[in-house]
Amino acid sequence: MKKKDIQEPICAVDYAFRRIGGKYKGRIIWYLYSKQIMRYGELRRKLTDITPKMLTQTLRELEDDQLVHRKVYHEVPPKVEYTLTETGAELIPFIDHLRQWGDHQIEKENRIPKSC
Amino acid sequence: MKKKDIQEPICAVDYAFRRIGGKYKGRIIWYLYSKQIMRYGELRRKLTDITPKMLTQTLRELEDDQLVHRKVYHEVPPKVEYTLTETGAELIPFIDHLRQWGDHQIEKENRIPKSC
DNA sequence: AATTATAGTATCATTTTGGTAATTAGGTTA
DNA sequence: TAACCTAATTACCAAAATGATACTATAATT
Repeated sequence: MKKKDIQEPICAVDYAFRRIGGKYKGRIIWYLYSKQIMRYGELRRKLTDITPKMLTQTLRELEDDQLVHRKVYHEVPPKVEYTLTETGAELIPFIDHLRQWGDHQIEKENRIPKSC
Repeated sequence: MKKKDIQEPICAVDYAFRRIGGKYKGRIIWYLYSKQIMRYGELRRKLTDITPKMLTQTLRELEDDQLVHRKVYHEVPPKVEYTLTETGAELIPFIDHLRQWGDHQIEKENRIPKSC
């Protein structure tokens, strides 16, 4: 994600979408909010459709963007805990809003919403 | 965007991000809300960083998802107007929320926010 | 007959995302 | 003491998405 770092965002909406617009970012932030602390493997089991490569990459982006904090325990086997930063937590109301809209739409389509 | 159509969304957050998570979708929806009606060329001039291919593709996705309505006038030169659907308009509060968060963050970084 | 205007396509290049196997290193087991 | 286990990643190659640029269509206008 070179360009994301280099290129100036066009406006606030563009800026916000760059920071949380990835395929998995919303869910990761939501899960971290629900559980407070999650280890790498826990996130991986939760995001059943993500590959380890993408999980690591996405977590790094969130960390670089200071939405997520990464705490490494220097143990073997490795232990790494992820938590939301204060800035990341500020996004919760809006993700929750989006989640409710999603549930509402899924119901409109006569399908059964699955909880996040 | 084949997989988007085929694969079941994991949960409401995933569902919502699939529907509005594209690189330009938020801004397009926001602009359509601000101006009510916009023609293709008007959108293209507003989204200075989009290519015609991506603009068409994104508008088609938004149309397929019933967030945007497309009205064709059979004239020469062509005239096509885009407007928000009711469902699309439901997303405005949340995009506005996101926009405010973005402005706030940009200010935190001591940069000048550009209006959308 | 060439020019203009608008909303796109077509084609090819680049970037991003995805899948799977390999790595690391200290502790436990055989 | 050597093979084995665990958890968090990296390495490598394939597929998909995005991007840049040129081209198209058509009626009215110059």
